[in-house]
Amino acid sequence: MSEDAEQAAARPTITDVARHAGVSKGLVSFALNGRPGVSAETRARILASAEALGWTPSLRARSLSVDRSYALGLVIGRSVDVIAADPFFHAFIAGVESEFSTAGQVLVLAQATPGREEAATYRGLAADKRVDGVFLTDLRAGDDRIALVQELGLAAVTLGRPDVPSPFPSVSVDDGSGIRAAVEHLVALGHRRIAHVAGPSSMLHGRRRADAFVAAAIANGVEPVAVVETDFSAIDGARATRELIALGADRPTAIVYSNDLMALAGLGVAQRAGLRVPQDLSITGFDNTELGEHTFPSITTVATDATDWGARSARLLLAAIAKQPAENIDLPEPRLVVRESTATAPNAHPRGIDAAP
Amino acid sequence: MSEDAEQAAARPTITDVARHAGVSKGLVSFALNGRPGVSAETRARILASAEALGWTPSLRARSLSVDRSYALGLVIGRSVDVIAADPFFHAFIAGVESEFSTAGQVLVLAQATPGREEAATYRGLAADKRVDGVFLTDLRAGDDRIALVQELGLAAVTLGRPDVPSPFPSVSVDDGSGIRAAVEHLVALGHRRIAHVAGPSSMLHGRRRADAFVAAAIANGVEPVAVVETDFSAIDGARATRELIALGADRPTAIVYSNDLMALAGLGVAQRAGLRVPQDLSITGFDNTELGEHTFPSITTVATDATDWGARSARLLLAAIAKQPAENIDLPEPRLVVRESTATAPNAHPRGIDAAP
DNA sequence: TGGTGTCACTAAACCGGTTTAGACCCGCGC
DNA sequence: GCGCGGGTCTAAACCGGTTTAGTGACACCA
Repeated sequence: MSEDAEQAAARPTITDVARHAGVSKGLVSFALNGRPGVSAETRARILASAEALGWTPSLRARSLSVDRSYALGLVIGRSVDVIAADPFFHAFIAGVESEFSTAGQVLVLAQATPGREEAATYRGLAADKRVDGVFLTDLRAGDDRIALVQELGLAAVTLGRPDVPSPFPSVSVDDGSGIRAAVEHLVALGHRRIAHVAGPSSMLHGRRRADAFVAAAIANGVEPVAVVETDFSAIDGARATRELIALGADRPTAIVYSNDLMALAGLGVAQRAGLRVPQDLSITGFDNTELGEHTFPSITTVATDATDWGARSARLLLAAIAKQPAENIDLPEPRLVVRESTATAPNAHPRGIDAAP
Repeated sequence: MSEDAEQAAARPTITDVARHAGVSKGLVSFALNGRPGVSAETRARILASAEALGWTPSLRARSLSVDRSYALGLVIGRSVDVIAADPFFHAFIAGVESEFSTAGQVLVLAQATPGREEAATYRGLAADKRVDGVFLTDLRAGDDRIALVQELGLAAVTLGRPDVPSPFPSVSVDDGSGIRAAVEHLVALGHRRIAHVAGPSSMLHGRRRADAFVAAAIANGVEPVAVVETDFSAIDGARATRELIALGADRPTAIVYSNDLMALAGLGVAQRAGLRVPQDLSITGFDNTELGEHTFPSITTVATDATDWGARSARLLLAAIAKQPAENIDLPEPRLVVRESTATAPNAHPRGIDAAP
């Protein structure tokens, strides 16, 4: 049974096409790649032969001779838990793939695991020439991956502009403007005591959002009560929220979170502490997670178009690999999605946690 | 600048090693692959030469001659939105990768996108021989991917046992027992009117959980109030919950959800309707999402070890590719994680939505 | 008439491995 | 002393493309 005697005539090679068309192997290659030096009628005959035989190129053979992989890599360095609830990657990957379907490319996903550190993962991809280029996401302060990838001879695109010299083009979104919009929204609602639950300062977008928060607060004449750093996880978002609530009379009336996951965890903490959201405490998130639309209250958040980000990045990376001039790209500003978790600030300074009006 | 004059002596090939060791190319291949027919001292000399020259095999050349990709594929067919908040894939992939780090394999991730349907995606991977095998996740009723993948000549592993004849080994977890545990937990708490918010019946695990729910309810002598089918998304989970609450006096006192995402959305709906969870309504989820631990109330859920699932699947698939006998694997039963969203059933039959005790 | 250049095309090398066919040498048994 | 078998090794074919060097025909020009 398993020996179907699949006489399915092994797939035709370029040699078969050459024989069928009555020309040499090399000429077939020229014709199929649309290169000059082939007469019109011969070219037509060769294409017809290829068509008739149902020829498709062998990626492996081509790969070996032209020294390209036709694959792009994405290395995920973050821990599984943190990434798990992050909708960004899915949407980003969807965008990347939308470009691949027409380009014959493929995405190689590599995750740094215990026993195989991040740098080793990049080295492995490069040593085996598994990919032609990589996406550098979640840029860190003084990110050493940039030098590493350059040393390894890989092409790359960075998501956001790095803070170190980089030979790679970037695709950036001004997430700072999203944070600014959130702060302005809160200020317009009368909030004067606003805090920020930030991502790790070692990550550029975490830091950038925190900086934008402070700048926006000052620009709007309100006091940034506190900026609490986290690792972007739900548990750390919960911890940060507890710290802010524990400030008692000094606690903020609004908290701007650096992502939705922490905002949702913070919502839980606030409710558990007896605070009503948004009457006692307003909160905003970042990412526009699907779930944030269905909680009670639903979450005011900042939405970026990660799918578009992925598509643009893929196009740019492919262009860079093809040695075409590649210019940095700035994506449209993210937009604030106002929902139920933000409301007019409580009249007086809040007192204790259970302070009734 | 970009012309670093990288005289980095092009990486050594097997021919260089042969010359250095003073033997033929073929013998080097034999020695490096540990095959018989090479004398001990010659083998040692060849290995020493390879070591001295820093030789590493060219994956592409090897790929071409042995007709293998050294890559495994995962095709994601679900829509981006649904998958976005599903932690399963991340953990699963992490498990897969943990096996790869030692096996020199790589994971190719392909997403069906508009303009490139699922079947076309598999065909593309097979036509280009991008992968040696694929993981078949999210099995559907009468899943045609099994015949397709077989026809394409790819190896495969299915996650769970398909309901159609399959030549592929499977790795399964008895999620039914997880649902059963949830039902028994609720019954023990005095619940007699329990409903289920199910996944799509077209997906085997959605259907399996629903069947297990009904069976467990009957086995425990309680009435399965309703089984509402959804597409696993938060918005559909919210819709299903609204329907159940709208039953009024007949509404369930507990809802078993087929995943955490819907349970969390359902929690939002219940709270919005003025129901207290768990006093008025108990809910359980499935997946043990990180966030479910930090909401208020935290979610009682069923935890499976997706990382282990990924690792086992990868090992099994690699074994199948190596033509080793591959037997179906059954993973340990998932466990119920009891948190705050489940409690003793309300005394009387609940009346209206705002019915006070 | 012969030299030069262009065009269309062939033959063969090449990418870097694996694998097969066969050569050579050795010891053994008869 | 010869045939045979087994172990070690070489040469070359092979995987399926790309790319280079070179050939022959022909037109053009001096």
